[in-house]
Amino acid sequence: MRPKNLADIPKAYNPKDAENKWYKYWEERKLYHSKVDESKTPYTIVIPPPNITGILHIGHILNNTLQDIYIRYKRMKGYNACWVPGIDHASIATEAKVVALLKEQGITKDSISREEFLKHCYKWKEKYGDIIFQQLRKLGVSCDWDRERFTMDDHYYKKVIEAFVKLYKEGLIYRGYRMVNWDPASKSAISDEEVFYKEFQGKLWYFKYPVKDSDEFVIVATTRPETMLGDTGVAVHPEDERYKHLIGKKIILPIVGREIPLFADEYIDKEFGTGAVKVTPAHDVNDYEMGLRHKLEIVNIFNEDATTNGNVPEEFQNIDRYEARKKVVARLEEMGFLYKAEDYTNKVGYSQRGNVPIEPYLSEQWFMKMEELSKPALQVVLDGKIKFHPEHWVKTYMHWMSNIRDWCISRQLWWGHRIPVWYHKQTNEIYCEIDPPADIENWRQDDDVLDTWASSWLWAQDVFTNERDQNYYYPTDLLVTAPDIIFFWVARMIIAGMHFKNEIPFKDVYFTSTVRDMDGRKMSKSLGNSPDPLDLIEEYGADALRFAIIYIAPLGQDVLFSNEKCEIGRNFANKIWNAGRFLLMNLAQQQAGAQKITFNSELKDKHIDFTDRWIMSRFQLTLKELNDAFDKFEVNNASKIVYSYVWNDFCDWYIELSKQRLYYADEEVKSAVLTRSISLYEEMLKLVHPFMPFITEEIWQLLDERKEGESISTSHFPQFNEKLFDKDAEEEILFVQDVVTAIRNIRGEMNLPPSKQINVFLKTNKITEEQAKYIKSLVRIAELKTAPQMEKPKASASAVVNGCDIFIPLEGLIDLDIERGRIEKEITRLSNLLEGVRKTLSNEGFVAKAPAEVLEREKTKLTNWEKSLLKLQAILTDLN
RNA sequence: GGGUUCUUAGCUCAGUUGGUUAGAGCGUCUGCUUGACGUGCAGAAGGUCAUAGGUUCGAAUCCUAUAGAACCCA
Repeated sequence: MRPKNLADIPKAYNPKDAENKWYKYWEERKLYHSKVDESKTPYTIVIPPPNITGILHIGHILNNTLQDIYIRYKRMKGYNACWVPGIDHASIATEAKVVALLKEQGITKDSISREEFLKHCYKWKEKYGDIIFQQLRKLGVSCDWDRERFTMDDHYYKKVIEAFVKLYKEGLIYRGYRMVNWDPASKSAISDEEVFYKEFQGKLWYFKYPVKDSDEFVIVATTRPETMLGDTGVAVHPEDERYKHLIGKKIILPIVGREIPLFADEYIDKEFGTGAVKVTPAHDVNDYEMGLRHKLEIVNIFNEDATTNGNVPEEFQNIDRYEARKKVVARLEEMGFLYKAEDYTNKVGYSQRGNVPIEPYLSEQWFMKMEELSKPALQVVLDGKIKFHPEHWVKTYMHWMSNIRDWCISRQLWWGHRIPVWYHKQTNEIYCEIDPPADIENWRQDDDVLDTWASSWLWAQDVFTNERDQNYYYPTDLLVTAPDIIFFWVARMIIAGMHFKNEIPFKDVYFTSTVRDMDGRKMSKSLGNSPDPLDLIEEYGADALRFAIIYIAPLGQDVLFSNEKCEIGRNFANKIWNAGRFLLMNLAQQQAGAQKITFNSELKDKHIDFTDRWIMSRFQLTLKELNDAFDKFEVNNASKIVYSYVWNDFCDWYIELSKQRLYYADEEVKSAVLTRSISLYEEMLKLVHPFMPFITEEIWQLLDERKEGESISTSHFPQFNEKLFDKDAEEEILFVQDVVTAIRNIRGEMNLPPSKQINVFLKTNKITEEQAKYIKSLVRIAELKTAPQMEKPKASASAVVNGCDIFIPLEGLIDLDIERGRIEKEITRLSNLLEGVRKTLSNEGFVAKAPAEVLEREKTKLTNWEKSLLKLQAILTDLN
């Protein structure tokens, strides 16, 4: 695996080769297969099962990267990490796709049997069911592929049916003739949660309804004129003076000619429209309720596909609801019953699946009683037994759970878990069991299937197919999901967990950001603003995509994504790559004439100076912050912690500092420094690994000869060691950094390219020889003179850092105006700061009440800044 | 109509229980073929923390109101 000549490592990281090679390596060796092992603590995640109709989109990338980060992190931490993948049969969505597919072949669903249709569905599943997982492999996900599940697997199917039977017997599932949200496209009921509302510029029509045996008219307002064909009453408010005298009279319904009552009901809003409301009990939820209260006739005027049926006058029969609307309005106008029409914005309920307006529709459906079921599920979240991240979702959850309504769980579809209820052909007796009745010929099974969510609500608890696994892995640890399915799925999984197992299904729920484009629009196929993640992986690499999306996704807020954002990840990968390349090139024959430095693990802890102690201290601090961030589910922050350590601490400073010794020290020190750097680098790679699995594996394998089957992904995550915190070293480096930055600043402002040789004088008594050595090497200067006392050389640029005067003699090079400008600017800055501190310290309240520590800090600032200011003023005087 | 969240640099966002000189990435400007990296290095500019009050010795942070934005539910 390891190339013979380490100097041949390419200048830029090539993701494609590494990704294919290492995914194959991991999968073939089943590195991520988890088995019950009582000596280890399990860490379990079940994947939110993607639909078999879906394709990979950017939301999947975010969601699965997060899960992979946690599973890889925990695995390296020594947990028995188990990530169960699986797919969802997606009843209504799949059925719609299959119906469409058959239609292309000239086959209608009605023309084939249920069994035949299901065969087509399974064919679909075989063909498309695995696509997302093939795509997710490209992302590097470390799922346990031996545990892949499907919501229609025998084991799982049976569990879904069992749950239904149990709830039925407990009286928590009932059948009822109710008004439901009807999707006329799929000709099925859907749940309240599957309805979304679209604003719609429509009209509010006013119709004159004649009062029987009178010359009077009652004017009613409606947004849905076609439903008047099913009107069976007109309602007014009992206190409405305009209509009081008409209550109890009959209305002759125009077009239809039906006599319908005019009655009073408190529900009516006197202010809306004319205060008189047409009532269509079969086609409006509120009207239905009123219909029940006033025993109105119920006239259903629609077929299942929302075309008009035989209950309307012949000329209006068998036309679409919108067609019917036009015809009704035209006819009423003709007949002189149209009073007026005004523009009106209303919200129309749409089916999330069919994307067509839903129809309130009366039908026989199965419902689940939710009130009692929801209570324990609400409690465990309020008690913090299940934690939401970010926490504010608890409020949304609480609100929904406290206002929960019964759940319509039957769907008039074939693809899914068929309701385990049989009706006796003669007696209509109901039989609800897991197994069909023995005398099956006398029974007829309910045709409907269950809402998909009434199967996936068992996902967390029933992906484990034997008791041993179940006991070991369940309850699971983490659920990562998009917040838009908090009700559909998360809440119901908790309900199921509490009801069937009396246990929480997971401990932590991480709600991901919603991915939007740069204009804040949701990614969608119809807008064409949704990039294909596979293209992104192709262009930038999987690690780059993973890292970028985590890096830009703020906790609890939407993330604005564009393709170019992947550059963050790609550049970071390249940085890591080149830091590794630098170290390996030193191991190899560097350049002509240069010496090869030997790796010697015995020297790893020898010749340690303050720069080494500093980076080790920084590493421990980073490790601590990283662990904390992961514990708090601040993944975005975690990525920034790692990024900053790698780039700023390790690459910008430590590697640059190490060059001094790698190039100029004696052989043994060189060897010690390189060995230690490689070891530090290797530990650093482990911190990066959960975010960027491929590149870290690739380099880790290059760093040393590895055994067959070894992988960074199964190596041990660094152990936090507080003893390596080193305050002194941190301070020493800070001084070096400040001085170096000040010198570079002067170089920059004075336009002195690195090629221009300069000397630097430091007036200080605090600097060590070692510090001076590194400063000299980092700013490439000819001579560095340090002394506690010295005269400022003539014509020099200056700066004051931490009580240390920096002089750079620039005879003939200095532009006095620029230098004066620099110093004056610094004086102004310090003066402003000083003014603030003086104000604070002269505030009696502050001095009396502020904590001693804060007070002390302010005093120190005062003395330090005063000293610096004096020095700068002297420098300025000297310049003038 | 109810609920949730947000408003900090040109853009996208950090900023932990109020207390270092309010930070990062991208973008901008200047310089750089420095023996890992131009997918890079060095330096710089840029913010009265939406507005108005209040609490406090002290507010980007807590409270109230106002304005604006987004999402969810009805």
